[in-house]
Amino acid sequence: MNNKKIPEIIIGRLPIYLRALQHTAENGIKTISSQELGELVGISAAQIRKDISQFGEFGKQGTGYSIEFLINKLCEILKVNQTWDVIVVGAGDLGHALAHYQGFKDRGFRVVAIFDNNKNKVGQTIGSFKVEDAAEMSERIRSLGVKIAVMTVPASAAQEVADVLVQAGIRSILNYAPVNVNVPSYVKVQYSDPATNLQKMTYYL
Amino acid sequence: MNNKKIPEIIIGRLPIYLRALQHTAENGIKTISSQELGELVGISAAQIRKDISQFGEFGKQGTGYSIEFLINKLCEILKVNQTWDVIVVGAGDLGHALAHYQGFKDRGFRVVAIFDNNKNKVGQTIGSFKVEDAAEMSERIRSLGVKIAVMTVPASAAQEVADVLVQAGIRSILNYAPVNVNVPSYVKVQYSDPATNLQKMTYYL
DNA sequence: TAGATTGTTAATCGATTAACAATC
DNA sequence: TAGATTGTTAATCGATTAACAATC
Repeated sequence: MNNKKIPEIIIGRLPIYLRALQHTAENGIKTISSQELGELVGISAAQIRKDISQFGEFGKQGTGYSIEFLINKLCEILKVNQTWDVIVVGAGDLGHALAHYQGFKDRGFRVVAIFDNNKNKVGQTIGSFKVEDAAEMSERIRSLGVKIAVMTVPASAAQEVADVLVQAGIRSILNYAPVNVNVPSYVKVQYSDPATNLQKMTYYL
Repeated sequence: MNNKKIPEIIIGRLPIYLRALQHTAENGIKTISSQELGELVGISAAQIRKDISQFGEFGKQGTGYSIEFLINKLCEILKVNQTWDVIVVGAGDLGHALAHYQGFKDRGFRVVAIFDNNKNKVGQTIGSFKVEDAAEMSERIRSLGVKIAVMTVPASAAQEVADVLVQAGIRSILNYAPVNVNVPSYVKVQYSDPATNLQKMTYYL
């Protein structure tokens, strides 16, 4: 592995590769070429080889990549060869759904708590969780040592909530609220507002 | 407006600008400079001016942009100055949440139906919807004339569902399933798998 | 060995930024 | 008018692709 800074655009493609590889591994296939992986994910073979080669020489000429080996390497690079605790903030429908979400398991994540500031929701049971009071969120984040949060709060609350999260030690935020939030540069935010995602496609209709 | 093809990366930023402008408009502010808008969305002023200028000369030197005028133009460009019907495929927790989602209203979208292939779910009531049988989905898409679908189905079903959607006339797919789907080039897909979104951030932890 | 495919270099392509004349 | 800010050009920066020697 070299030491130069890896562009964010490359890091963003690695989970896509990983997902396709894990899917392929389930079918008992052992090796894959950059060409084949490229067809699965819709990315050129050259780009896949270049992306992967940023982290080491993981392939074999004439053969391609060992799927199991590459999965392990990608998990290691992305730090998902461990399970990260995640909190959900906002116990609306979307918060409920994400707290229940079965797809986090086996991908490196586990929801450990869900918070809301609505006193009527606090104490309600959601699957195996009890909705906790947002007033206690900061303390809970610290004591649990959580670094990752999913925000499903109204736009009007998002910045305030983000400030509390960052202050309490959260370093990655998956934001479903329809608003940009300002956070320090050491905190990463991924935006996933459903309406914005749809609006990216209507231009082409 | 010129006629050359607008890069997809620019189209993808327009909904972000629009969202920030609509938010700003609610506070009664009338004009905004590229500098100010840039601070709201975390994008350079030069880039914002260049993006907007692809579509016309919407600003005024010395003053900036009329917020109301720019909102109208962006809505027109993105074709969200109308309401698009949307179907949801997959009546799991996430499908439920998106069918109920209040954030589509006023952003150009309206969910009109939700489908599932599980006979136990078909007929169940979700808010104002009854879950419909996926077997009838194709016919319903055609008769409703829907062009946009949200997929919240298991990875194993996603390709098959996408094929049916495309065949029935869907041209934009918001895909929450953790898998890439192959569709013709005239169909747009936005990927929004929660676990993949989180995995884009763990590298930095 | 012959065929296949990697890792990497150089070339190309595209996106972002800086700078400033035009002008409100 | 003076100050502010656009729209646009040219320069810079970064990402993608093509090509191929190395080698499994």
